[in-house]
Amino acid sequence: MADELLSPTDALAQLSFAVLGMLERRAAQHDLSMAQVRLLGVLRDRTPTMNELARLMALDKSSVTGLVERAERRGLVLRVPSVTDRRSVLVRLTDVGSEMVAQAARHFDADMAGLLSLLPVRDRGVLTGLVSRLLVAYANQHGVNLFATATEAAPGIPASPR
Amino acid sequence: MADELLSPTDALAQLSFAVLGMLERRAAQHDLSMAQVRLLGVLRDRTPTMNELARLMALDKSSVTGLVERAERRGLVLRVPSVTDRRSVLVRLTDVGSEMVAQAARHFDADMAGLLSLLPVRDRGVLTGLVSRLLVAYANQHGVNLFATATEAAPGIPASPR
DNA sequence: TATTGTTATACTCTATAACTATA
DNA sequence: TATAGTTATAGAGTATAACAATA
Repeated sequence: MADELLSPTDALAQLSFAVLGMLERRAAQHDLSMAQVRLLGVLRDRTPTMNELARLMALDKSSVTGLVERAERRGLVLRVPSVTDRRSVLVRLTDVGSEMVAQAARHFDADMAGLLSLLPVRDRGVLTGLVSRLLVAYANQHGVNLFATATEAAPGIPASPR
Repeated sequence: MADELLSPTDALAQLSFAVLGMLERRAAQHDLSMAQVRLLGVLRDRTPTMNELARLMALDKSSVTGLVERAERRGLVLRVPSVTDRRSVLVRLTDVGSEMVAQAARHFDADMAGLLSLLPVRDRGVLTGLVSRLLVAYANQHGVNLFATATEAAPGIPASPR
């Protein structure tokens, strides 16, 4: 019974690298960067202005201009002029973009199920339950609301300063 | 008892974003990018050649040239000509780089402890124990050995294709 | 005047391809 | 010939600062 266990820090860090590595590989299969995945994820259930998008993704608005521009060039999103404020532009998924993010989400979901299947059945719910409670407590502490979907997350990630 | 729980996928994904977000913020405090943190982490207990470094970080050797060049310019690493093969160059941490990665690791360790402290004491060990076992199983399945230290990890991350 | 979005510019990070020096 | 490393080049992603259009 070689009970070699990792330190709490290593356990959490390495799990996180493994999980996001899987997400990144799924994204790469669709020729998407993590930044593009985040963009599409945020747009899954919103049609924000460029400004709101920048806030949601915790990026500068000039960064979002480029991100949306590249996604638009690929036919994944559309810019729609706002009718209520002629300065504003709404961004929304195209059907193609919508299908791509849905498909990537299904694949990633299978990845996570496969990962959890490495644990005995009785432990899987325990793990995800504890993680859920941890995240709820974290969200409460930070006045942040949890995101409905996985690929949408990442507002937690400050998008690499310098 | 509002037992709102996340789906397994969301729980794992959001935990991962939160954890790596914390690591990224700590790195930013030292004016380090995640790529630089990975570099310093790998060099914590090695003095590889440029070629070995590229393999360890799963990057092209030309990418490593730039990464090391910027780190060297900041005094964090040193290039040392190999004495056994005049084509090769060894890369090692300077004292400054060594101290920086140690300090960042201590801070990140505190972050993880703080995160876990949101759970009842009795649950903390359960969570990290389950994660450890999950990672051990994952590593066995992939013929990968686990990394000794958190900041070293990331070979799992394919370093953004495209 | 203030806000929205874009543009100009600069830097990091990554890759591919071509090159030099050494083996 | 083969390998180690660098350079040239290109593109994504990020930021700051300055700008035009609109509010």
